[in-house]
Amino acid sequence: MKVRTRFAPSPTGYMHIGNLRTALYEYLLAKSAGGDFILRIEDTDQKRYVEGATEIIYDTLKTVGLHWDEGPDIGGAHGPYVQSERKDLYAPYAHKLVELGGAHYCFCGEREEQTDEDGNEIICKFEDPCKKIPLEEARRRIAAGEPYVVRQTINKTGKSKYEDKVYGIIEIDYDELDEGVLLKSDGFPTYNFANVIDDHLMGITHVVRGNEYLPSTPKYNLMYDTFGWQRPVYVHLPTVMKDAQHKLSKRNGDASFQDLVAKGYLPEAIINYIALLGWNPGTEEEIFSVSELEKIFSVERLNKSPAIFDSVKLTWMNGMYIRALNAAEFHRLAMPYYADMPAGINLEALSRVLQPRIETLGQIAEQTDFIRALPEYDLALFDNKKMKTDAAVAKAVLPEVRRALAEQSEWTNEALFERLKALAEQLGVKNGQVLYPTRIALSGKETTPGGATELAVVLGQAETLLRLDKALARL
RNA sequence: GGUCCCAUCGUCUAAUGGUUAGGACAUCACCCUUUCACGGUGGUAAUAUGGGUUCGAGUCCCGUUGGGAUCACCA
Repeated sequence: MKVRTRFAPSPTGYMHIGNLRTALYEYLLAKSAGGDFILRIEDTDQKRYVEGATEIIYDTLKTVGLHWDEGPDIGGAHGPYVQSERKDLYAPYAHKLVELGGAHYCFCGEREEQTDEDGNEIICKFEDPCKKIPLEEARRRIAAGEPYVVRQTINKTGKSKYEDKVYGIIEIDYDELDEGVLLKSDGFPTYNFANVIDDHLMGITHVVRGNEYLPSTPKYNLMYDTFGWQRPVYVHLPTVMKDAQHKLSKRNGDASFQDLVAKGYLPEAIINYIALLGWNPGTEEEIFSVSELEKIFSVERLNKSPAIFDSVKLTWMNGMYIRALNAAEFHRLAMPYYADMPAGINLEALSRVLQPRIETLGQIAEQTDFIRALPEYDLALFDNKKMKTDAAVAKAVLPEVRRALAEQSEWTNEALFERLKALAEQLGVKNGQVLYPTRIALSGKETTPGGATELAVVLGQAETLLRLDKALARL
């Protein structure tokens, strides 16, 4: 049988990392078996719907390369793929389930809590008095327009048992299971009902989801069994944590996929990193594209303990991806960050020095601040023991540097480096005693992306001479 | 609280019941060097805890501790 998985997010805002990882594993599970990956939007809770959230889901999946075979926008043989458009389809199944004895009508109302003759509190989900209402009477009340919900009926004796691909055999007493609402009074199904109906109707073979569903899965199995449907294969995933105590969540403003991209992380690096959060290939390699992952992914290597999202390692990995980019591609990605760069700056040269030095595109700003405006710097910056330089050396050497560079016609790193090396030899000083003061004069910073001659190339001849003059005026 | 789940370096993780417990990030040292990076070499660092089972336990069993999840007309 062809493997079919689905990603079924609810459109409630930004796409967070845990969600994306779930989508990735669902995609990889399907693709590694030559199966289909389906996208379904679960919007049965109209109160939580966020405008534009569906588009974010589409965009995110597309930019990381998780292409769905069926979905709201492209259709498919099992549509529609948005639950609100499937609304009318659920009620008949709910009524059918009542007939089969797997559910009952409940008229308790929103409050859910009532008191019996002895004054004891009755909570429907534990022991629903409505279960005792004869079916005929219930149907009469519904026909008369009385509001109702369909509530799952659970025989509270015995143990439920199922196998999860990650966690193994899970056993839970039926007594622990609540008789939850399946069909709400507004006619919409709850997640608990809709996911079962939709997964079955859409032919989903493997249900992949967060492990928070581990305890409620027996309730879904009860429904599959009552309907006489085959249960899917379950793959529950461990949680992605922010730290040892807290789950990564969008509520407390933890990084979403969009946030990371905005900070200058590459989608390829993000997806690579999260693929390894809870799964490993069994080898020591760790740089993988999505298409490589499709070939080597296996559920057996999924981990069951929670993993902490480590942005430090993500940053390292992003640096690996940045360095692996070809120069033209890096330059194209860096361009937006050069928007406020002054005229005359050699941007290609700037990209060349930046590429091996940054780990996120967002670091471009701090790396290039001295280009926009030469900082006010202390003359003590010219001091460097290892290079044997100080302000006095700078004062002696810089006029010669200025003269040499003013005459220079070929403005490339190689030519400038050779020229200044020759100058050092001619002056009888170490290379560093020429290069170090020059770099300080050009940047006003202790550390810079690239050396003196590389900065000169980036700044251009005119600006280079101007900055040397400024330094000389102060020395 | 009931129930379910989890537990190897700081972090992500590897290890047919038999390895000096391996790798990566981070960190430290050194090398390279035109500052800083990149790159290279090396170091520090882990089986939560107590009992079993076994010739032998990170691995199997039980307890303890710690952590997480769940108990909505949310998903």
